[in-house]
Amino acid sequence: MLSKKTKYGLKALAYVAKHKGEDPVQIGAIAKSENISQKFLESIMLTLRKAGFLGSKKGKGGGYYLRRQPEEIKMVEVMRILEGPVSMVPCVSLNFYEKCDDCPDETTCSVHSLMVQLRDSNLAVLNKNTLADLIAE
Amino acid sequence: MLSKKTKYGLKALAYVAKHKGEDPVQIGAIAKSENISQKFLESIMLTLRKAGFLGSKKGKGGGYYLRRQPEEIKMVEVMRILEGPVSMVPCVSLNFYEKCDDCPDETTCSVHSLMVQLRDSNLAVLNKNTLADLIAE
DNA sequence: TTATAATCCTAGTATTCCGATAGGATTTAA
DNA sequence: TTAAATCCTATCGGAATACTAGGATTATAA
Repeated sequence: MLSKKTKYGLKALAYVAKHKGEDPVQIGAIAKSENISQKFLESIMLTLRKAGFLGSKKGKGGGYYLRRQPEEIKMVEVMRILEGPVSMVPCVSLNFYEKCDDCPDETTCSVHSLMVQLRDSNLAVLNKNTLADLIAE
Repeated sequence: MLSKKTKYGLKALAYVAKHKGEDPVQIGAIAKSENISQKFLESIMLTLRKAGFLGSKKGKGGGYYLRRQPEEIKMVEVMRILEGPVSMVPCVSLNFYEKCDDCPDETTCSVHSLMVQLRDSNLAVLNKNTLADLIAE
């Protein structure tokens, strides 16, 4: 399941992207428009800013704006920041590799190949889609 | 992340499939071979039996055996039983559909299309792979 | 300069889910 | 009748998730 954090984060990014070129958008406006708890959204926006997707302006009239072009923000980047690894098991993760604690040997693990296939098919989708695709429809 | 339940269940199915044609295999043997807590595995085997993948024989000399050919057990079936929906959000699930509580309208949801693509790419992999593929390598 | 409006930041909390365990009841082979 | 196996329900601790609280900081504008 997709976490609420990720879902809200994607919706918020889409909202900001839709208002590109205008004044910065406030958390309150996003929260209201997308039915998200404002306080929860605050922490998500902070994560997205620290990851470099968003910039912010403090004080009255402040808010958030995109720091990169929507076409250049791949979904795989956003998912890795918000949701974590693309892989379903750590031992096939490209960016978050870890040994599985129950597996003595990856080469003899019966689920390994299936997990690689799932990872790659998801990567294909997440590499192809950008923030621009999210707001296209 | 893949739950331990699913991972263990897949490994156990693979183990049983490898011993097809022999005497039924015991939970204890699987648990030992695959580094799984025996009591935890018990409940997983029960689930797999109730779902129709496995049959069991009680009492001394008992154990579990496959009720269907490995080539006919699609991974998508097993995943749906053990892990739940293939989709990452309920509103794009084919077998577990539910409305998302934060979405007034699916057609205007910015993440909807991405979720459909992820679902379909995963379905393709899970439909193609069977239990036979798990033990092939 | 002062009120207001916004982000920033840390900490805490309630709830849910996961992984595992406990303790037997039941069934069957030898 | 004994041992070995599955069957079944209940429970529990810990981790993660989804939020909440409460202010600190910063910038605008009257």
